[in-house]
Amino acid sequence: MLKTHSCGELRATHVGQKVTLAGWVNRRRDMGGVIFLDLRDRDGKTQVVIDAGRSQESFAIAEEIRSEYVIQVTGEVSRRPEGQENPNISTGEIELLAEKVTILNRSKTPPFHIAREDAVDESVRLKYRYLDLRRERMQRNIILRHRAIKFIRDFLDERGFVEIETPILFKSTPEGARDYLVPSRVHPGKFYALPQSPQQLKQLLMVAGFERYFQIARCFRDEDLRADRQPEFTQLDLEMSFVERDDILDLIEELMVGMVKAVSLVPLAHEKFPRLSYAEAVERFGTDRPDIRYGMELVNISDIVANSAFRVFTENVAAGRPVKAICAPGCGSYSRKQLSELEDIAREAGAKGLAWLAIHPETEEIRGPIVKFFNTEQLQAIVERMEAKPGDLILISSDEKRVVHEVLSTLRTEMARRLGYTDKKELAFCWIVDFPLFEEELEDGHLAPSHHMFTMPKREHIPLLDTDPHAVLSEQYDLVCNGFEVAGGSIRIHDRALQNKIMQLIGFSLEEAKEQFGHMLEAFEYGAPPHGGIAPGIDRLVALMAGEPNIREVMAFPKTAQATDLMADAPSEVSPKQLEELHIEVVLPQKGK
RNA sequence: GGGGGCGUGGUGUAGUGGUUAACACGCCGGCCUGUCAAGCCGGAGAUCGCGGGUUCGAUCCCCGUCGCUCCCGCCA
Repeated sequence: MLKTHSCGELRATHVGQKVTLAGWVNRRRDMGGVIFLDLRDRDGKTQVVIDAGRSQESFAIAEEIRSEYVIQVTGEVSRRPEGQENPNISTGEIELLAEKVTILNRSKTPPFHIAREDAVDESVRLKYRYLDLRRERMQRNIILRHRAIKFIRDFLDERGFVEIETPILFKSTPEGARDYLVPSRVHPGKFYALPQSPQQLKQLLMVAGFERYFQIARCFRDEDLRADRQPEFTQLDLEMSFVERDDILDLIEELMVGMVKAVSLVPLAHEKFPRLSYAEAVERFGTDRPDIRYGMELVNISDIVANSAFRVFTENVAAGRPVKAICAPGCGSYSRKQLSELEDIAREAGAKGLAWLAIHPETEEIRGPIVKFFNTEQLQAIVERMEAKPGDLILISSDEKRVVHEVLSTLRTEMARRLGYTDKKELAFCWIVDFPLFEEELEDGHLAPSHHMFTMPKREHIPLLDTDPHAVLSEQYDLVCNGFEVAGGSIRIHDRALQNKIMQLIGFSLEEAKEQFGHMLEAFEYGAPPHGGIAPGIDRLVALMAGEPNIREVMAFPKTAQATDLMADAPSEVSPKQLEELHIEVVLPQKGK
C-alpha cells in the first residue's frame, strides 16, 4: 500500500508515529517559509506541514503542488501547537510533519471547485461526473447508498432470503411502461427487452421453491424523466412464499426502521407506520401517496352547505358531488393576487373555480366572495368543522369526487410548501392498503388492473368479480414516505382458474395470454405456492435518507432529464456495420413537421 | 407531445438599448514560517449558449434553435 493510514483516522494517540498518507490536495496554503496542505481521501482530511527548514527537497516539491494533485507524504504525526487545533475536522488535533513528499500525479485545474460545496451547473457536473463524485456531498451520498444496500443484504440474509440474479435480456410485453429493446443478432427481426422489473421471474422463483428471494435489481423503463424517475433505477425486489399481506408489511416495516436508524441522515417521524386504506387516504388527503408530516387534511362540509343559498354547492350535494375543504393556518391575510394564484393552481388541477373563506386575525370577521350565500350558523359550523382559527384561510372545492380530491390534494401540497411544512427533516412512512383491484374501464369497455394482473383480490371479494368487479379490493399495498411512493407490492394469484377469470375481465384473450405469459400460466399449473412480494425503490429511499431532492444525487452516473449521459455522450450513433449485423435500418423522423 | 424557469470569464453571480461588461471564488506571478474560506500586491481570462430579426446601435427587445432543470401527459 502507498499509505499506512487514511486521511481521516489520525488522532492524538498517534502522535510520535511515523506514517505515510496518500490522497488529493484539497487546498494549499503557502506562507512563504512553511506550506500547509490539506490532504484529502475518502475518509477525511489531514493537515500536512512542509517546513522549509525541515526538508529543502520536500519544500521545493510542495511549491509545485496545486489543488487536486495526487501526492504521498511520509512524516511524523505531531500534536498541533496550543490554540492551533481545528475542531472542524476529525484529525484537527494533529498534523503531519512532512519528511518526504512525492507527487504521484498532477492535475489540471478542475472545471469547478472540488473542495467547496458551491452550486454548479448540472450539465457541468454531469459532464465531469468523476470530479463531481469526488466532492464531499456525493461521496457522502454514494457511501450512504452502499450502507443502505449492505444493511438490506445483511437483514434479509439473516432472515433466510436468497439473493438470486435474473436476466437483463428478457422478453417484451405490451403491459406497463415502454420497454427498452435490444435487437437480436442471431434472430433477425427479434428483440429482447430490458426488464421493467423482475416481476415474472421472481414469481417463477417461488414456483421453483426458493421461498424467500430478493435481489438488488436494476430496472429499465423508457418513459419521460422526473426528479424521482430515471430510465434505469434500482429496486429491492423481494418475494416470499406461504405469506399473507401483513407478513410482508411487518417485515418491510422492520427493515425500513432498522435501515433508517442505521444509515439515514434524516430521522424517522414515527416507528410504527400507520396503515391507511386506499379509500381513507383519498378521503383524508386526496391522494394515495399522502405526505403525513403535516395535517391540513381534507374535510367534508357537504352536509353544512347542502341547504345554503350557494347553488353550486347545493346542486352538487344534491347530485352526490362532495364539498370538501382544507384549512391553511395563518393564510387568512392572503392578497387578491395570492388567492388568484391559488385559483390558477386549482384550475390547473381540474377545478372550475375555487371558493375560499378568510378569517380576520383580530375581528374574526369572515370574508370571501361566497360569504353572502351563508348564514351565520352555517359559517360558524364550517369554521368549527375545519377547526379554523382567526387568521386562517379555508379553501373549498366542489365537483366530481375525483376532481375535488385532485384539486385539494394539489392545494394541500402547495400550501404545505408555502408554509414550510415540507422542509421538515423527518421521514414519515405510511402504508396504503386495500387498493381497488381494477381502475376504471378503458375505452374498449374492459377493466384495467390497478397494479398488475397477477394481484390477488381480497378473498372475501372474489365472489364480487362476477357481480360488481369495481367494488373488488385487492391484496395490493404501497409504502409511502413524505409523499413519495417508495415501495409497491401485492399478494399474487397462484390459482390458474382465478388468473383466467382476471384475464377475461381485463380483456385478455387466452391466445394473447398464452403468447405473452404462457410460461407463467404453465408454471402455475405445477404447484405454485401462495406467495407475494414487494419492491422498494432504492434510489428514492436513499435520496430521502440523504435529504436530497433528486435521485440523481444518489446515483453515481445518472442521466439528464433528456435521458442522455453527458459524460460518455450516450446515446450515440453506431456504425453501419453494427446496424447491418443487427438487421436494423434507421428511419429518422421528418424534420420541421 | 405540452407548459414554466435558467443560460454573462474556469465556477457562482451582478448588470445595462449606447464609452473599456462589474464582483467573489478559482487560475498565473510576487511577498510572507502557523495557516486552516490564510493574508497582501500585481496579472491573465468573456464573440454575454447559437442563429435570425427589430434598431443608427442588441448581452439587453422579438422569433427560432440548442443545452440544463421542474411540472403535466406518460410511468401496470
